[in-house]
Amino acid sequence: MSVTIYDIADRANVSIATVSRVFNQHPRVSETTRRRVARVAEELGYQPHASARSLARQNTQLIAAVVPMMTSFFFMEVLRGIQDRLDESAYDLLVYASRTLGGVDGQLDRAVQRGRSDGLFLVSTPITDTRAAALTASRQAVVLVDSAHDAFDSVAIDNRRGGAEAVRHLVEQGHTRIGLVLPVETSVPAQERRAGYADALAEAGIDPDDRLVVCATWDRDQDGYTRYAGYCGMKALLERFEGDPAGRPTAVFVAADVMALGALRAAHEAGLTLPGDLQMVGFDDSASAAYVGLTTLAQPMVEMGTLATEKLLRRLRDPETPPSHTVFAPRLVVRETTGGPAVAAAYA
Amino acid sequence: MSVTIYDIADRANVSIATVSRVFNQHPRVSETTRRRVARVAEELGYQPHASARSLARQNTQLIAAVVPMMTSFFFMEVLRGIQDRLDESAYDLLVYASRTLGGVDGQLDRAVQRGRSDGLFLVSTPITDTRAAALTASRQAVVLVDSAHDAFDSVAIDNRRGGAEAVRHLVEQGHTRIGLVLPVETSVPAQERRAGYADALAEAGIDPDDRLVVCATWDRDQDGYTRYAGYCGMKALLERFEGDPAGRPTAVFVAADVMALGALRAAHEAGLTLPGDLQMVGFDDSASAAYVGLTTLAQPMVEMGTLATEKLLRRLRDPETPPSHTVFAPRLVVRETTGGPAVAAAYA
DNA sequence: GCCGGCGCTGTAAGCGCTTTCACGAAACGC
DNA sequence: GCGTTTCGTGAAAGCGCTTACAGCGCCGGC
Repeated sequence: MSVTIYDIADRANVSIATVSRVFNQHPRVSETTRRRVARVAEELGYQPHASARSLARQNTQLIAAVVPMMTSFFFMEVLRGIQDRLDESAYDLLVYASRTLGGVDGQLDRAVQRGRSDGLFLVSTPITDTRAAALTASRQAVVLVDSAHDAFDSVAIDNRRGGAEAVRHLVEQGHTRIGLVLPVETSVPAQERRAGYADALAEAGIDPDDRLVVCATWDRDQDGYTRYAGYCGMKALLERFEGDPAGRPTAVFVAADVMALGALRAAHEAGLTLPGDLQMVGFDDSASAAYVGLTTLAQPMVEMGTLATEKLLRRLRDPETPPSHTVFAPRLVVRETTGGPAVAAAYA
Repeated sequence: MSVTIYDIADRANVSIATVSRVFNQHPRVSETTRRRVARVAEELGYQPHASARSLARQNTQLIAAVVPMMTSFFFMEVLRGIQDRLDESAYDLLVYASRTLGGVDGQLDRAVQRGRSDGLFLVSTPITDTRAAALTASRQAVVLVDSAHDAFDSVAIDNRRGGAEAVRHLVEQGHTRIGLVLPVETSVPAQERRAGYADALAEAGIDPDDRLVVCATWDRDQDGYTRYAGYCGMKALLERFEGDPAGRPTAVFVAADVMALGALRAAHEAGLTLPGDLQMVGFDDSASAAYVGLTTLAQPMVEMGTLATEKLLRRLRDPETPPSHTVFAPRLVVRETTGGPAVAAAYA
């Protein structure tokens, strides 16, 4: 079979304990022995066995990331941030992505299996009591990304503030009839952005009008963060005012960039030109937003991943530190859809 | 500490062997005992310890996926296919993504660590002899995705054929001056697409012209599959013919959709309208391609991931099956950039 | 009534490593 | 020179599980 610590010990005339010490940079090994063992190990092509090591050390050097929907741009970016930081550590990354919204709990169960990983990221998943209990019971280091809970470290974004900022920007452009296009109602970040929308309207003394708000409800299993959902939402919104041109929104805040792309299409089909007939603000600052010149709110996604990893690694080192919570503020990026500079600038 | 097989054994008045048998659906356990053990385990909230199990069984129930560049659309889709299929199995997924092109070997080394995973996907990575040796030495089940090698299972796409088809389509539209925009020269799929480009030209009796071909060479560390690379490439291509309008390509094949988006931008800036002044074909059928109405070649990425997983699972079951190789044919999707139907159709 | 076989269970030997403890030798203080 | 540290090493006991082997009670067949 493959070469073990015993083979090395035999050939190097030492005990397995010494071989182990060499591989764990134990200080109390003489330079001579260390070199001999290292040479033999090299010759035999020895590699420590990960499972055996895990069992003996009671840690796996594995971190799990539980994310809903592999599809989304947000998760990919966060994952990239995590990956980047983890690369420099000795930890490897396990990814538990669910195909459907309902699948998250199943993935979480898999991820918290005893002895599977040392730490866990839970991304964009509201923490119910059941989930909190499962996480606590797993005795792992946990960091929440894009959600929060007192018991765990977290890195999130201030969606409410972002929503407010989006709408404030539109108010500043002189709009009073401002639409809102949302994904499925169950999305927590979306609801927060909605709250921000309401805040900004209130601030500006504009009466809220329910007819200006649409939610994607067309697919229970998806999260509604799709171009098509945005297309349908915008279309529905415009149709509401077919008989009432004066009531039509002159600006719209779409809760996510992908959706905004669809919304843009719907607007074009309705014969509206941006930013003249209609102005639009998205959320995410996805690559496409820059491309189509969409004003949007940038979230530091990669940075969120990196910081989350930083927190996780720290907690792994020192499990007793009290949970820390970081909230990033989204940054408004003004582009053509609200009268900003031409997109060519994105390529400057 | 956490509850082990011994605790169950004690409380259920059986030996640990019996507890283990219950958890491994061993047939020779009486129904009464099975139930008693199961009940106690439930009460105590017992979960088998993954590392211990791995060590004893000599398998980890873990699959590693080594992918270059987390950024790319292609990898994400393949990963999604893998994830989808793996979900139904008892295997979990380890992801080794490298930040830079050169980092792949490092990630590979981490991934083949003895006792870490049972199987391995290697995505879009040309197999050098060193890599082949490392893979063989790791004694894992290996499936190559988007590359091929005699010794391993593989799932790939016929890039050459795709390239030829792209160009054939343009030839059919009456073009004879057909440009080619490529990412970095080292990209194997890109070189294959280039070969297909040459094939189609030869077929049509069109003399190749080196001035019509540009490679992104601007960033050693990236793979050149970016919007910006496409933008620069297209710009460079057009600039070559500033003094020679007659020589200017009337159509261009861009080796990837992301790049095509940049190329589109460059074309617009140069005052060219599609499909009138210039026609364009991309490669990938990314979501954006449908959005901007780009003619392109669709690769069944998710399906490739799923099939690769199927192969890996089969090999895990039966390691002795000879390697199988699947090559998918890309499918031409005609859209507006070559005179196809308006994009609104994408939302029908 | 004895033997072979079957069904269920326990004993114990791993899996490959880490780590505690103990021990001898060398180095140190006085 | 002797007791006391310090250093380098080995023996052995785990880590929590799987599984080969053996044993026991009970059955039916002769």
